[in-house]
Amino acid sequence: MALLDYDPYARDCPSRQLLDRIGDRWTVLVVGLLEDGPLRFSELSRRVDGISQKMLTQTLRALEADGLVLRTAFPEIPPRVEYELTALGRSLLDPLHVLVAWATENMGEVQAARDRATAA
Amino acid sequence: MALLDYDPYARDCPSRQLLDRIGDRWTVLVVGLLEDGPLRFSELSRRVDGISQKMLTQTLRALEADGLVLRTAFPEIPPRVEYELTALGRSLLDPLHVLVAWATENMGEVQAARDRATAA
DNA sequence: CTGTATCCATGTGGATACTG
DNA sequence: CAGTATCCACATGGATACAG
Repeated sequence: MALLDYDPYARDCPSRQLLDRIGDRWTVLVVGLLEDGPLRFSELSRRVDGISQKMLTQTLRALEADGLVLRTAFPEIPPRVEYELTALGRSLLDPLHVLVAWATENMGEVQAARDRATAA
Repeated sequence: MALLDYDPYARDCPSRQLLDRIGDRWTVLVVGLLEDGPLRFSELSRRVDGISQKMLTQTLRALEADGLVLRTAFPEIPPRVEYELTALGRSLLDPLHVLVAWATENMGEVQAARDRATAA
């Protein structure tokens, strides 16, 4: 399959939509943390060091709207909310792992190229 | 391998750097166009419909600096410049194809989830 | 604890004009 | 043809304050 089977400007271009989603700073980090099981909002907030409450909420809302993450609010006081990957969300892990594997194997070479470019 | 083997805030986190690169609007489109062989600047400009000269230049410069694309300027008048994927650049095609395959198979379900979320 | 609302600094990217 | 330089509108995201 070619990389560009779809018009990248059409709203329904799957590649474009996916890249828009995983391209932002936090989405992949949150998905990665949820790989091993459900986590509470506060736990995510601690583990994704540096994320603001605003961006964590925004990221989780987007993932939930996309059907990648399930949000469960327990009717307790104080409130407890857990987030976990859906089956669809878990199915995204494999492609992400492939990408991470590429990065791990090749970013050294990329960095070397960057250093050469900077020196020149 | 876990998705988060590296500190995502460290400069040398491969995953973060790769996602920063492919997350932008144009990089993947340009790489995809170069999959079938070298192209001139003007040809890329036409094929990546909607891209501004500024962003095309910026994207190509970044890809070149990362060692993913090779730039060849021919000493002619008028000038002719060709861009092509390096071996490193071509090695990125497989992971991208995996991602595109996931998107093609699953974005329908994602869209359905979005529709449900919008309706609610 | 789990958010929402608001303000504001910063970065991104498009349009335009100009150059070798 | 293949860029560079500049201006500017807009989106992104952090900080802060507040609420259920």
